[in-house]
Amino acid sequence: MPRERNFVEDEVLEKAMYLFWKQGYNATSIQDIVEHLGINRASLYNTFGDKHELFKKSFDHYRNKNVAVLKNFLGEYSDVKSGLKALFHQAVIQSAADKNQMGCFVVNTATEMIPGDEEIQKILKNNKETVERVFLEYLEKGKAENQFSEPRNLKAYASLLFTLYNGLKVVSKIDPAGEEQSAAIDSVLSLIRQTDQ
Amino acid sequence: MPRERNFVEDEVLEKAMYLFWKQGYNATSIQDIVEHLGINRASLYNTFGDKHELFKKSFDHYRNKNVAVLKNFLGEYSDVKSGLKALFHQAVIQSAADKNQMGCFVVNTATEMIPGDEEIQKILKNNKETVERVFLEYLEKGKAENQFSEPRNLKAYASLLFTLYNGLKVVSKIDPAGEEQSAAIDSVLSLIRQTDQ
DNA sequence: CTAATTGTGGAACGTTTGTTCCATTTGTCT
DNA sequence: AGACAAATGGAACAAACGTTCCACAATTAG
Repeated sequence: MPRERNFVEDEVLEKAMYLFWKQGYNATSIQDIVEHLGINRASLYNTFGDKHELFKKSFDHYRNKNVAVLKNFLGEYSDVKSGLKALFHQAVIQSAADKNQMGCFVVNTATEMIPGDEEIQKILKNNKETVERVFLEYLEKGKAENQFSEPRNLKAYASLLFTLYNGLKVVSKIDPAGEEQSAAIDSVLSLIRQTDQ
Repeated sequence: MPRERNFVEDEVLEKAMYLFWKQGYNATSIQDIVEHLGINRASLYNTFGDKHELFKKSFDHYRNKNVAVLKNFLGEYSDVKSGLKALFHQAVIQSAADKNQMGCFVVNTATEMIPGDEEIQKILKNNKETVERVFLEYLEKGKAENQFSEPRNLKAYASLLFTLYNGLKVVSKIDPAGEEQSAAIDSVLSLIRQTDQ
């Protein structure tokens, strides 16, 4: 009965996400979005609601995708220390290669939208807990397999990894080269070790 | 000869800084500034130039102040590990007490203004180098006094401290309570130690 | 073919944006 | 007192903002 849509919802979401990621919420105008997405103004509002709702949807899109990628990535490394090392070094390499210096959408959103947007803050807090839980469960698995004896406080260490990741994504915007970052990561990972006594 | 000013330049800069810090560059309008600063529109433009120049000036104001505070703070602790511990724990306590969840002006600015504002990026890079140098010189002093033997790569460790600080300021916005943050800091500082062999 | 329904194009809305302008006020110097 | 200079108050500007509206196009069911 109805006329068919001229666009694919996920594609539009992906492109909107890219704009918000690169420019931030406030610096991205509806005009920007309409131009870069090739979607009509009215269709945009019909399908996704207003600007804030579109942002939320594209943010969720990114977040869900990334958590899945993270789990898959770590899942391929049975050795915890190797897995984390690969993860963080890849993040550094990725940042250095990112010519647009977009950083991390989650980090950018946290600093821009808090304070003021409690809805987004809830999503961000939820994301923090999710990622930290992924780290924690990964660490617990390694510990159970006697891969390491230190650190003891796995929850705190998972939190440290999350904090470190956020820091990396800020610093990589300021200075994409980041030559000392790899050494910095290694020293944090050196805390994962077998105490032979 | 001329009429006297109705405001004190530094006070206005301080208030503008507060607004930009709390809300970010794009979300802060000239209207906002005029209302909260009690300064006239024309006077604002006469004294500080346009919005971007005002931002730069208030950002520099913050940055210079903070570097001085940092140096003074560390200067009061002859023991490097104690000094860094006090510094980072104070940052955590401060973040938890910050009801406005404003985070760090430098971090907020980095994620909002990069990419797109090369002028600000230069200032941010300069700030990074300055702060890392403060950390490095502080570490070198401790090392020279044989306060510790590890870590060996002081430059990388100074970089890690800077990255950690940035991460803390992001995470504290998402979750101001941050109960694991203290333990996370302690584990990073545990890398500063005397290897007895 | 007709009716019904949804997407589309683009004009239009009222606000808010950053910035400028000018008449007026306030002060200092001769 | 008079002349000059700078700061002030507030109106005014064009441009950009997010959002809404409506006539029209496209598609399917009866």
